[in-house]
Amino acid sequence: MSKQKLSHLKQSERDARRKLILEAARSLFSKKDFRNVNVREIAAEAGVSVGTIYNYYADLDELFIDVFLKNIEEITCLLDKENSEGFPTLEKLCEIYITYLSQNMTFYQMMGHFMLGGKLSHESTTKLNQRMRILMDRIEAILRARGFHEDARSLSHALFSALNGIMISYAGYPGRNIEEVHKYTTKLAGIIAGVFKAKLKD
Amino acid sequence: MSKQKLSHLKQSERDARRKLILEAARSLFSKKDFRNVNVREIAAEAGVSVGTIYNYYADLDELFIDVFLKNIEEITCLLDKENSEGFPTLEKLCEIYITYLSQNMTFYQMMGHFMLGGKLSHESTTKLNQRMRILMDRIEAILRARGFHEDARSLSHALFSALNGIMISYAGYPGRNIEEVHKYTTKLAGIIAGVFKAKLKD
Amino acid sequence: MSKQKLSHLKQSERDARRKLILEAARSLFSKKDFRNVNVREIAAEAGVSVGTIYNYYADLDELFIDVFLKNIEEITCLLDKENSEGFPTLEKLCEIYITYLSQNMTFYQMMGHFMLGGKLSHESTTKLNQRMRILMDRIEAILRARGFHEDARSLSHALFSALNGIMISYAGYPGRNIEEVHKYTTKLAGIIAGVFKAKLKD
Amino acid sequence: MSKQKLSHLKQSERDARRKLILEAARSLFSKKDFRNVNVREIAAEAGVSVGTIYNYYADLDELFIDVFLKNIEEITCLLDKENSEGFPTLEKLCEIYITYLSQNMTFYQMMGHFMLGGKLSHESTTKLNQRMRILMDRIEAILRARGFHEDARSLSHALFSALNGIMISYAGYPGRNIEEVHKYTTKLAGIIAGVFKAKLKD
DNA sequence: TATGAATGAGCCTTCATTCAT
DNA sequence: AATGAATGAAGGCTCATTCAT
Repeated sequence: MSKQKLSHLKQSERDARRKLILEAARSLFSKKDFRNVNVREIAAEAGVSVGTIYNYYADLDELFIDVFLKNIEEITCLLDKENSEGFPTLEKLCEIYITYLSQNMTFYQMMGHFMLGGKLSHESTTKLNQRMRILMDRIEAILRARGFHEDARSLSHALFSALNGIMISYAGYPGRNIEEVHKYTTKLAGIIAGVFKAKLKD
Repeated sequence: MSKQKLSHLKQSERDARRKLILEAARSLFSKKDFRNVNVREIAAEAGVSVGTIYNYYADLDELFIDVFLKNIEEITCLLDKENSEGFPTLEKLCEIYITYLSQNMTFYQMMGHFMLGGKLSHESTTKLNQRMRILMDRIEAILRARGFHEDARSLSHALFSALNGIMISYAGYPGRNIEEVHKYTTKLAGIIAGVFKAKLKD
Repeated sequence: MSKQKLSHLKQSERDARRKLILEAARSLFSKKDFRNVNVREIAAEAGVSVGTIYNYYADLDELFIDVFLKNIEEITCLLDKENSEGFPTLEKLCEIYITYLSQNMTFYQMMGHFMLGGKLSHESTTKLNQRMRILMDRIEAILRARGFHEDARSLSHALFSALNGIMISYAGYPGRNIEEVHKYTTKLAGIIAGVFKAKLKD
Repeated sequence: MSKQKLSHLKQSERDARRKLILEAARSLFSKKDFRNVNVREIAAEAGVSVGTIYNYYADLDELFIDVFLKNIEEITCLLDKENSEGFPTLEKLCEIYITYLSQNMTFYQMMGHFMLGGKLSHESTTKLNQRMRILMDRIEAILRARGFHEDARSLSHALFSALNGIMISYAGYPGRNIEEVHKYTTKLAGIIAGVFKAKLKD
């Protein structure tokens, strides 16, 4: 076997391992607030030792960011799939996004964490910005397809953050159950979609 | 002096003390992320002992909630003042709110904290809901004054959460300075105001 | 009781507690290499909790330095007692010092630790220099009393470090037992005393 | 090729590898305190894997000892060269030794490490004693050449340890720069040389 | 023999909360 | 009611050593 192949194999093994840890973390985060998850739990969930986590991630923050990036990618992917079948309506877009967030609370939890106090390395910042831009490209594409041409980028940002805000403000609303919450956040998302659409007819 | 008066005095003293602690916490939170503030710092800032904090608050979360409630009240108050001089335009409303958030990061930081993982006592939940409802009354009043009659309550929620989302998603955007951020969040708030207004003309 | 007295009491209590921890550490160090002692052991030995250690010392290094300073003080004290009864001969001085070191291995172990890699805070450095100077004053006084007048300070340093060197180089000599070691280090100290005395007769 | 030759070749290869690792470690130690160097750094510096280190050394301590032994040999060698051109004066001897230590801090750092807490295998102890004895032979030879006949061995030990002590006590003196330190340690070494010489004239 | 990922015990330190005074 | 020292569980991270390939 050539050295190149070997190193390629090793690299893919490494990637697999990293993914294993990443998915273990994501799995845990779906069960409990990521701020209350510790290295030992992640290691146990991944079936590796604590030390191994640090062979793949410099520190926990780096892992958390990877989870965040993974979420961004997934949403991007989701929209890509949708877009390939003809661009969705605004309502559909909002619904897709809200549904994704409902099933991935970590995403907007981390949004709060990293966008506010969290210290990001320069590298992480760069990666984050890059992936975020790609996601925004998709949203912008949909808006353009729906007829929004003027300042479509800012509109994308506004829509994106409005939907995040809905989840953060109402997804954990004390005293309501999951179903009620999902129904209401979806309704609010619909309202947002509605007002955006109204803009078109100006 | 009657017993009643005495107890009244004591109660007001107690309130004053509680307020002292509350304001000390708020003062600290304006300087640093509330997640990195600890009891000792708050006690020091308030000029009381750590133990005293626990004489007025069952635990730190209760204090944090009090800060949160205080913020809600302040915004409510801000809107009351504005409303008393004739209801503001949507643009103005959004600007007021965004500006307040810009100067009180803790508010949307705590939104993320409590609305997501934070455990709230039943009492706190009740209080929170009550105050939130009052704030929503004000926003709803403005929307109604601007001609939004259909499902004005949900519209208020949608607007409110959209603005929160703008701050959470962009207020700490890595790699941008405070001024740029404020300019952009204000712009996005303006867009939100714009789309909401468009809805009217449908 | 006056407030002053109270605060005085409290301060002395604090000092007592600090001393308790200090002595617990010293006790442990007499049994095993200080580099292998951890906070939990010290806490257990002192009969306090781990957290308490940190109420009295910013970190372990600060505690270690305190032990080191305590040693310097003890030696100073030892020499003071000796000097008060008429200055000892060089032989006696060397013997006293070597004997002290034999019973306080930590001292020259820490000499190696702090004088070489150890990071000292500015405050610690200051304290250390000050105490060291006082110790050197005593040694210098003895040398002067014995007739060494020319550059007595440097001679003190030379003598002091020579004796340290004897302990470091031979006190743990592999393959020898404690008694043999003590006998030999004492002999070497005697030699050092002898050559220093010879200098006088030049 | 005979089997013997082959095994000889292999042995010399093995020696070369061991030397490679040894020199890598020494190179690192000249840049930073050996107590803060870890296996991975050494492996990287040597251009081999971590596992390879353990193919040549049972554990890190064994490698450290090898470095120590190498230092002893170097000093021995240095003195041999000097002695071959006629035995140096005591002053010269002290200067040579102090200068060597100044450039090889690891030596007296390890002196502290191994002579005190470090666990040495029987084999290491044997080797160490043997090399140390050879070094002492050289020092003793110089002392004898300078006229010290009585108990020249112990005098050698005393001189050797005194010089070590100077370095340990003053080479890292907090608050002084390298040049000042070297000047002062050299001065102290001169004093030691001076008092030893005085002994002769008794 | 060389490799280097995996291991996991062990370390220092933090901090919300308690409780004797 | 006020105090603040004491508590100790919990957490992130390191690193010498092993071992399957």
